[in-house]
Amino acid sequence: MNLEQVARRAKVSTATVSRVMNNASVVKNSTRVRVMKAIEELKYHPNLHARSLAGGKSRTIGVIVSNMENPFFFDIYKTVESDAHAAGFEVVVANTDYRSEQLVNSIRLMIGRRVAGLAAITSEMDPALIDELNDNRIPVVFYDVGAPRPNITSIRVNYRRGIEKVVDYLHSMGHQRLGFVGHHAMLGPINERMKTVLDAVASYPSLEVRSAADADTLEGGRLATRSLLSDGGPTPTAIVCVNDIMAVGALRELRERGLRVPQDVSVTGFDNVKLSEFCYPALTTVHIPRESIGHIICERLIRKTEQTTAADKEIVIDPEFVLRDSTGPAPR
Amino acid sequence: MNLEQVARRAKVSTATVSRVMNNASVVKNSTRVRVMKAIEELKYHPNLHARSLAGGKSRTIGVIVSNMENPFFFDIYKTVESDAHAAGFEVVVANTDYRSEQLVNSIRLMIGRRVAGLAAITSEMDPALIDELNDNRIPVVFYDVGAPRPNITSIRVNYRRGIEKVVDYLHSMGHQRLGFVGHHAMLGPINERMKTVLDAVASYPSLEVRSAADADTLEGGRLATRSLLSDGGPTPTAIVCVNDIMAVGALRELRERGLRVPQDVSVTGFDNVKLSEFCYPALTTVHIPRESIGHIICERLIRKTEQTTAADKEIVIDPEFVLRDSTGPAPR
DNA sequence: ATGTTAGCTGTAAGCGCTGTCAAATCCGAA
DNA sequence: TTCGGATTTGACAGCGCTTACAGCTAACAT
Repeated sequence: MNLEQVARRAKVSTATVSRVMNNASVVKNSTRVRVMKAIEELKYHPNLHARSLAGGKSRTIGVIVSNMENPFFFDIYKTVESDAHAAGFEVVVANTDYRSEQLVNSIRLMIGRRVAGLAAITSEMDPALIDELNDNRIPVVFYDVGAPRPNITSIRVNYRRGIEKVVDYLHSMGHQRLGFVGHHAMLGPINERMKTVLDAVASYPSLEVRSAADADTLEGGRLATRSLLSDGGPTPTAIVCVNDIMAVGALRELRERGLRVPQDVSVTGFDNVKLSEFCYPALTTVHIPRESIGHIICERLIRKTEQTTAADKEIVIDPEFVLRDSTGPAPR
Repeated sequence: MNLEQVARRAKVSTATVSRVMNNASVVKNSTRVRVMKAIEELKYHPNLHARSLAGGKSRTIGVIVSNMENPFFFDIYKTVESDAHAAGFEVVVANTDYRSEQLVNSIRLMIGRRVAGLAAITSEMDPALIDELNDNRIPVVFYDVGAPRPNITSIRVNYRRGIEKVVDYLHSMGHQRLGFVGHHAMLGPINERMKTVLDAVASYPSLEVRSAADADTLEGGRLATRSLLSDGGPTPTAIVCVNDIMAVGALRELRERGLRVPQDVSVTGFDNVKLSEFCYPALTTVHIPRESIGHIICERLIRKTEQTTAADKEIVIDPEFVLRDSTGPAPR
């Protein structure tokens, strides 16, 4: 089922059918109707591969995320998708599961698909890959990794500032022993986030911190918290989690051990995902404006696609502290 | 950057480069090495569109879901994705947000992409679309909608049985006034799920039920519960939710009204999503084996793609009741 | 020396669509 | 009736890749 069959049926040339499909240039109304009828009758669906091959462009943008299961990523994706649709673009996603080997595959896949733009919302990133991307002249937006370059926009959250707000608050409430729950992607090279926490803690000589990491899931948060609580040391009075999902996992572990939140232990999340208001107790967290991030991504990718305005830059977002019910004064 | 350039650089023909790329047929080792070197140096990435155009096949399977934000869908998707990757297939997803107009777009998109197989995990489905799909000879798996047909496998959960288990249990605990929280996709044509609840309730003359619906989100669950509790009627002693996510929303509304769960009101979910164990109190729910569903989907789609074994059928899954902490005896 | 095989590699015909350019058609004006 | 320009259409050359099929080279048998 292809253009030619439709053309034959409508007794026109393939060029005309193509024109009707893309309602480009002027087609006489009577022919248009005839062609549309043929399309309808034949239930014709243009082959998108052929289309982008011939047209040389794809009107598709690629989004790569570390873990779609975490609503943080999903929220960004969702915004990108709806903006993209509004602009007549399609979106294809890929998950890396924090595996850099998957990242490589995904990026190659996107290049192979000749996407019009690519957003990478991942914590891992290989500089060599960035070069490949650059060679392919495809506009890219990175979130949280890599520096801006020609054709690359970089969005980052001032994570340090966010963590500082959390630690300042906890300190002001009299907490001394903190626990940090991170996820596996943060192991290996001394991770930025972990380091940030260490730095923030270091500014208060009275504070000490222990940490544990596991998968970036509810269960992972629970397991990391468990190991934090059973490594022999004194129980922390506050647990700072790398994100809300893991914090909800922490909440459960604490509950099962009979520790009350926030009377016995305070817990903080990060991201201000919707779930953080719905769990019990509602999480004190740090708001990351995921929708704005999505909008910025789309704006940069699509604008750059349409007019080659290559004003690349770095966009830094300052996160906001959100006080809810999972934190309180240190016990005793 | 295309085959020809690589070929030129490696001083071979494009056919040979193609052979190397697909490591098909026998290429002399020395040539292979030369070609690979050229590919490497040129950072060549084959154009996937051209590839599938020329090859006539796509090794991509499409998945359409109603609401990726609900982990129920995500879990299925995730399983499909990993099985597909293991078999050397790619997966592209599309969200309908329960809008049938989006469903149409998504299906057309998938046909346009000439996917090798399509899974529709949606609650809405237009029979006319099914015909289109059928005409395109692409293997399809439906979840919860449509009947099996040539080339179409249908997976369905015995939702009725699940709801009966919930209602039986609630009745046995002395509940009389039930509330049902559904989502918007269920409005309009008297919905199967709603009807199921009504039927189950009808088998116990002493039971009565009121219902409310909102979006399929945490917030939607909260709002629907709110309207259930403020429509003037007596407060239900148990709230049956169409899924876990909405149940977690219900939990919040109840909490904010000072109603204790399960002492004052019992709440049940559906799906047994991971979150149902992590919320407080942990949800009594009905387990739907999402992973099995994902495996079945992939198995059917990919097997059918490879060998045209068209033994189509309907697969029915019997869900299991999971008792946790959000339900108890009716008050008083 | 010639014929045969086997092993590699090149040639070229599409895959289904777009976009350019030229041809055909149509319209009112002369 | 004829002509010029505007309006519609058709022919065709690619887009980058796969895949017969044909061609070439070496090695071996006759």
